[in-house]
Order: sequence, then C-alpha cells, then structure tokens
Amino acid sequence: MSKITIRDVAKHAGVSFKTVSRVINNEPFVKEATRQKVQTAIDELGYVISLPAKRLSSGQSYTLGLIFHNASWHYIQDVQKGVIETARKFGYHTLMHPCDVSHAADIDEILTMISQRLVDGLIFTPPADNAQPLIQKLQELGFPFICLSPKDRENIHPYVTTSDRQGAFEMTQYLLNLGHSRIGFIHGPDEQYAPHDRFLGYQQALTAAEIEFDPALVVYGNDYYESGHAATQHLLTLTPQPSAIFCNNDEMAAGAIAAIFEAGLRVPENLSVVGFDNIPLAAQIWPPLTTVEQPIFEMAAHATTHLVKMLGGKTDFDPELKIPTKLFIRKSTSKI
Amino acid sequence: MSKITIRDVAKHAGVSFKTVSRVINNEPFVKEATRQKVQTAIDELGYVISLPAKRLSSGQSYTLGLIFHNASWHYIQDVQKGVIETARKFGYHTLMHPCDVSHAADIDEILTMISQRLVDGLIFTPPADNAQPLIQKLQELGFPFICLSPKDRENIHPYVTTSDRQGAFEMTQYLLNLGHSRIGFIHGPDEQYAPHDRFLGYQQALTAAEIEFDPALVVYGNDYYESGHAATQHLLTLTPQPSAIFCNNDEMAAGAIAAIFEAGLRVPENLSVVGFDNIPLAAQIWPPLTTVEQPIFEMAAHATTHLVKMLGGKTDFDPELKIPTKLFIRKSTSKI
DNA sequence: TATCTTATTGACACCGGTGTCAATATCAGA
DNA sequence: TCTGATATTGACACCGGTGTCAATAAGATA
Repeated sequence: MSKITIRDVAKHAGVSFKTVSRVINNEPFVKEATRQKVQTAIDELGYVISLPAKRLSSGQSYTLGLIFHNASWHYIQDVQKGVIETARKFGYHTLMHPCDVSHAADIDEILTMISQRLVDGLIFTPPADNAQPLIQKLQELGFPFICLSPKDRENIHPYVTTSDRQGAFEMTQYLLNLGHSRIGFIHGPDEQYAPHDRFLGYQQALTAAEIEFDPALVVYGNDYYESGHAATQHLLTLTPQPSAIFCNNDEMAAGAIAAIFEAGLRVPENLSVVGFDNIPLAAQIWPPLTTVEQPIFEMAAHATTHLVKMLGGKTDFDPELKIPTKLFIRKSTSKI
Repeated sequence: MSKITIRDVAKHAGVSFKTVSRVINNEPFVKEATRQKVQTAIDELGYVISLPAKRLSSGQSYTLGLIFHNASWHYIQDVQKGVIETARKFGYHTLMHPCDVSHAADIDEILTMISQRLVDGLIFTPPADNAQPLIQKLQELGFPFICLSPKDRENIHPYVTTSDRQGAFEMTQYLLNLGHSRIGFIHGPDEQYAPHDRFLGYQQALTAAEIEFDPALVVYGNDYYESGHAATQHLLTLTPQPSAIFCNNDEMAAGAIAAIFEAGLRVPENLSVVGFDNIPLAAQIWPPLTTVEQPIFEMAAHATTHLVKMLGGKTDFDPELKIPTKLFIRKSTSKI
C-alpha cells in the first residue's frame, strides 16, 4: 500500500514536512489556508501515518495492555469489549495478555513488555491484581496502571469496582421476601475481595431481617462449575435443607442447578438458586438464572478512560470508582 | 525503566553497535567470543530491545490482527487462545479487532490499519471472511491473510477448517444407533459454509442407513440460543414428533433443551438433543450436552503458524488444511 | 513608515533499531 | 612468508515521524 510519507505530502503541498506533521496532529498555529492546502495534498496522495514511526519518535506506543490470569472468559469478554471499544475512542490499541501472574517468568514477561515500550499502561483484571511483586514494582517505576475490582483496596490505586456488597444485600433481601429463611451461600475464592463483599451483603441482609446467621450454610467454592456442583451436593445433605442457594457467581450456580437435578429435585419448585454476574450462561441454562448483574463492561470502560487520562497527565478523577449492580429476576427463584 | 540502547551496550562491550544488533538477532558470522562479550554487556546493563525502533527500521510490526465480527464469544475465546499462544511462540503479538465487516466504514478501518503498518497479517474468523470487497482488496494488495472455515472455499486461500461433514455424519450415525430414526435438524446460518457441510453429513448418514430424509424435520436457526428455542418449539408440533434433535451448534442446543423443558418434556428421556462445537456451555447446562467437538484452538493455532510462515516468505504448506472433529458423548442423549 | 510582538513555518537533530557494503581479520594453500 | 578466499566487524544511511528552536511573515503600535 501507500509508501507516502509526510515529506511527499509536504512537497506536494509546497510546505515543509514539519508543517504536515502539525496538520495531521491538529496542532494550533497553523494558518487555515495552509491547513487546507496540506489536507488536500493528504487526500490526493492518500497519505496514512506510519504508526511505527510515530511510536518511535514520540516515545509512546498508544497501546494499552490488558492483563488477565485465570479469569472466567465470560468475564473477560465483557472486559475486552469495554476496554477495546473505549481505548479506540481515544486512539489507543489494546494488547491482550493472558498469563499466570503467580509465575515469576510471566511477571518478567510483563516487565519486559514495558521495557520494550510495547504498552503505555496496563489494566489488571482480578485475580491478576494479586501479583504483589509485580504491582509493587510498577508502583516503584511509576508505570501507569489501573485495576478492576482489586483485592487490596488499601494500597492499589486507582481502581474501579462495583457495589458487590449492596448487590448481594439486595439479592438476599429478595430471597427473604420470597419466604426463604434458610439460604445456603456458596462463597467464592478467599484471595479475592469481591467474594468477601458479597458475603458481607448476605449477612447484613440476614441481620436486617433479624434472621440468625448459620455458618453451616456457608460452603466455599472456587468459582468454577464443578465446585458449585460439589458445594451444592454438600448443602443438600444438611438438615433442615436450605430452600435457596446464593452462589458467588453464575457458573457455580449452573453447577448448583445440575447437582439439584441430579438429586432428583427441581429448580425452583424445591430449591431456588441465584448467582452473581449475569454472564450469558445465566440466560442460557434451564431454568434461566436469577442473578445480580455486575456492570463489567462499564467498569472496563471507566477504567480505560481513567488510564488514558493518566497517560495524558491528568489526575482529576476519582481513584476509587464504584459502579452499581442490578438485580435480574428470572426463573430460578420462586416463593417457598 | 531502562533507556539503554544498543549503542550503550556497544560502548560497554567495546564493539560497534551493529555487532550488538547482530547478537540480539542471533545472526551468523559473529565470533563466539564477541557474542559472549556482548551478551555479558547486555546482561550487565539490563538492555531490552525497543520494539518501536525495531518495527520502524525493519518495516515489520511483528503483530497479527485477529478480525472477528458478530461471532459467538465461545468460539472467539478459543480462537484467541490459539492465536495468541501460537503467535507468541514466533515472537508475534496479536491485536484483537472486533468489527462489523458488512459496514463500509469498518472495512476502511481495517485497510487503514494496514496502511498504518500496524499489522503484518490478518486472521479472519467466520463470518468476517464474508467481507468480499475487503478480501478482494487484500488479494489485490497481496497482503497476507488466512481464514478460519471460510464460506467461499473456492476463492479464498489459504484457509484452515474442520471436517464438519464427517463430524455431523458420525453424530447422526450415533443417534441412529441409539434407535432414533426421526431426527430433527436445526440448520445454521445459510451464509456460512460449515452449516451446509454439517447438514450434508446428516443427510449422508441417513442415506447410509437407508432412512428416508424428511424435509419437514429441518428448521433454520441463526446459531443463537433464542432461535434454537423457537425452532424446537416448532419441531415439537410435528406429527410424529422427532425423538432427537441435532442442532448446528451448542448454543441452539441449549435453547432446544429449554424449549423441551418448557413443554413439560424431559431430556434425554423424551427427546435426545445434540449440538456441535463443544463450547464450555455444553458441559455446564443440564443435562450436559452430547456434541461434536470442533477443534477451534488447533485450527487457530495452525492458521497462525501458516500465516507466520507466509510472512517469512515460505509457501511449503497445505493451503487447505482440515482438522478432524471428535464426538463427545454426555447425558443429553439416550436410547429411544 | 519603522519597530515590536506574535503568529507561522522551516531546519535539523533525534528516536533506536536494521540493511548495505566496505574494511579488516583470519586462515588455508602455495 | 605471501596471497586469495572467507569470516568478522564497522561505518553510515535510512525508516518516518516528533521536538526544539531559530527564521520569517503578519499585524499592531507608535
């Protein structure tokens, strides 16, 4: 394709190549007539900027790195959409970087990416933000990054998260209103922040309704289908059996539903099941899942916007943004 | 981070900067002793190459673009894994490019990416390969690209696909062996190639078993959950009712199962349901879905390898690679 | 009209590598 | 030990932009 450079355009327009550079970057102090002349030359020649050249000379890559490790792809897909779309608006590209941040080699790889000047800033999705040594190194370096729902909210800034506690509170309240008082709770991974917040919301709703919290109803899972399945099998052995199960995420809820069916019971006739996140799967299983929508796309979009602002040297934004959740009532719940 | 350049390393090692360049690129004709000396200097100084500089001077971006449009994310996630992982092995990075190739502006955007020298080659996933004007333009330009399961296999090369026909043939045979003779078939989007191949496999298996093909059993869907749901509702009104439903993909199969449950019937007791692709969802719905695994990851990996080889000027590979499918028997099927 | 600002434009170094080709070692054979 | 062939290394232009600062043009002011 076009091997046209700004010097060609300059010659064609009868100006210096620096002026062409000014025009394509929309710099001030260019006479309108000159701008027109250059623009015409650009159009006639079909000039397109060479990004490699711009990147080398400006010292910026105009690229953001999205770091994710071991995260559910349902989650990642929304994050990707949010980040890619938002980055594009600002003229940035996005590089996906799946990795295992618990692995020293992978951390080195990320550090290398930075040294290579491949990315200008990084976006971390949980649990990648748990890579303490990496995060610390970045902070020392002063390298721009932002986290999505980080575990450690005290030391990692800026971040964007969601109102997990409030969402879980509302969902629990909803189940309570349906008449459920023994609500099993499948807890998420301990290393992350969100599960604790969600659990807290569950407990607070119980307290608000003056229902005594029974620790026996809490089982730990790892957010995967299988663990939701196993946790539910355990919950079903309890006496009295819970009449509803609140899962830390939708994937475990899908596992829960499978376990209930296997036990010869039905959802929601015998047990109600709810999840968290509202991933596509939630609407595609039977029965469709009542869940709490986590505004992943919006979080990712906000995080990207913040990061780009940081790269531009701005700091006039809230370093601790919280996006609200929303209840999605479907068919996996019913009155007791 | 390090602002060390090859000139710094050269000075430190007492050689010319060109020699350093030779060492980092592992070029021949460098004396072993020199290589050692340079390597030591590199290690001591913590030198890391500047990609922007390499890209500008070499004229290559060492980046592949993955174009996808409107495709299921279940599919895309495996493609992404395959492409990213493989590209990395060859020292390439991958840029995701979701877009709408039926939109002229989006096609221009891709053409611009090329002009900007942002990517060295493109990988298309269906149905993005249907962007005729774009594909044609690329062929004229001689710009390297490769398609995954393209619709138009006559004119688009190279490509990597899977044995859709054979997979559908085997699955149908499996259902036949289970005793099903009236097998509903939910056809996929007409604009793609794969659905036709799968349908052909279905018909051939019927013929091989000497069972007459009944056109009434074929309903068209668009690969989404909802259309599988609707198509199944229709199939259930048929007399005699089919005893099994073969869906063009898993997502529609999930919709089919939901429709069956809603009608008060059970899977697989009353009807067997099978899908195609073996996406994660297949194992997470109840009952777990019997399906045909489409080797998406492998296809993506092969395609990437081919593309990189093309970029290296090689042409010693099959321009029409076909990766085999595999049957996954789970619990959504049973004897009649 | 001469002078001082301020708006525009141009000259040129530089970003940090790669590519080309000439220069210098090295080594085997005579 | 000398010579030609081959192995190594260096010099330098170049990729196509951006940044800096000087040069020039255009107005404003006196």
